[in-house]
Amino acid sequence: MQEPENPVADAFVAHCPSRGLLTRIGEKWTMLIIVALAEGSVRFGALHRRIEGVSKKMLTQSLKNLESDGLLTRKLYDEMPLRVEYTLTPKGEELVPLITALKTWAEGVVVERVRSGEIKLDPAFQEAG
Amino acid sequence: MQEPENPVADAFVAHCPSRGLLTRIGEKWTMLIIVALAEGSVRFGALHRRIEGVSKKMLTQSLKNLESDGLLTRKLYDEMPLRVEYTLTPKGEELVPLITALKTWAEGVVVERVRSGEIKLDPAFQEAG
DNA sequence: TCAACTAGGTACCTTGAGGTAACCATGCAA
DNA sequence: TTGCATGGTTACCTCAAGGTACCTAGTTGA
Repeated sequence: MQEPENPVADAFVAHCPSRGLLTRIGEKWTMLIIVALAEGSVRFGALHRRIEGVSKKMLTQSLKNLESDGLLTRKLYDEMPLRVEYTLTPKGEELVPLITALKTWAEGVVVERVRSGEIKLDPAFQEAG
Repeated sequence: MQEPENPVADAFVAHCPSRGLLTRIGEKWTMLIIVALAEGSVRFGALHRRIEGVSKKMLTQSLKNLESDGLLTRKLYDEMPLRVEYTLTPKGEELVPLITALKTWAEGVVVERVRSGEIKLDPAFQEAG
């Protein structure tokens, strides 16, 4: 509890840029985008369909942010109709196992709680189980 | 990209409760609180001092949320002055390695970028490096 | 008597994250 | 020529996350 874990960067310190990265990861759509890109390049439309509930605006904005953080790259193909593909950078790929683990953990907690009767899933979900 | 990773819970689906857990983890102070509690019980005041920049209100609120999610417990000791200790539950402890890894990753990225000259740290930080 | 420590509660306010909906340019097909 | 698909942009609006400031209540010390 007393010493910084890292001599030059420490997220416990208010102005440390690492806090910005953690904040970015915590933004509403970031984790899902990264998991969706885990296995390779994905087109905008495919992302939009995969991540249920995200608006085009927020998807665009989130992708831009991740690009400016150096976690993914955007490639525009000069075709018609337009084709745009998003791909994780090596830095972004480092995140995949970490975020996948979080997502798996969260889903595991839900599964446990459903099994124990603590919570119930949506009717739409029941049929899947 | 096509099949849900889990038969009954999938964060890609809008109404899946696992999304709520991911959202909770992403909230501004959650990750830091969990890392701060990684090594055992911590008092409110110590948390407040450790997590630079958090207000008492937000710390209280975040702790309440994590308690209602079953990730930590609050224990009030009937002493004067008041003593309250927060402790991770087993479920909360499961998160420690995952979130620690994210924090370490974020700090590592910052360290790399400082070394490469891509970014500069605050003067207050320079002396620590 | 006044201040400070303990751990909050609460009222008030601002900011911005995020949502909705419309629009754009292009090409294809009915 | 109306509609759909591509991948966005833009204006507008709302809600809640999060901040500030002040309150409690008991104890201790100057």
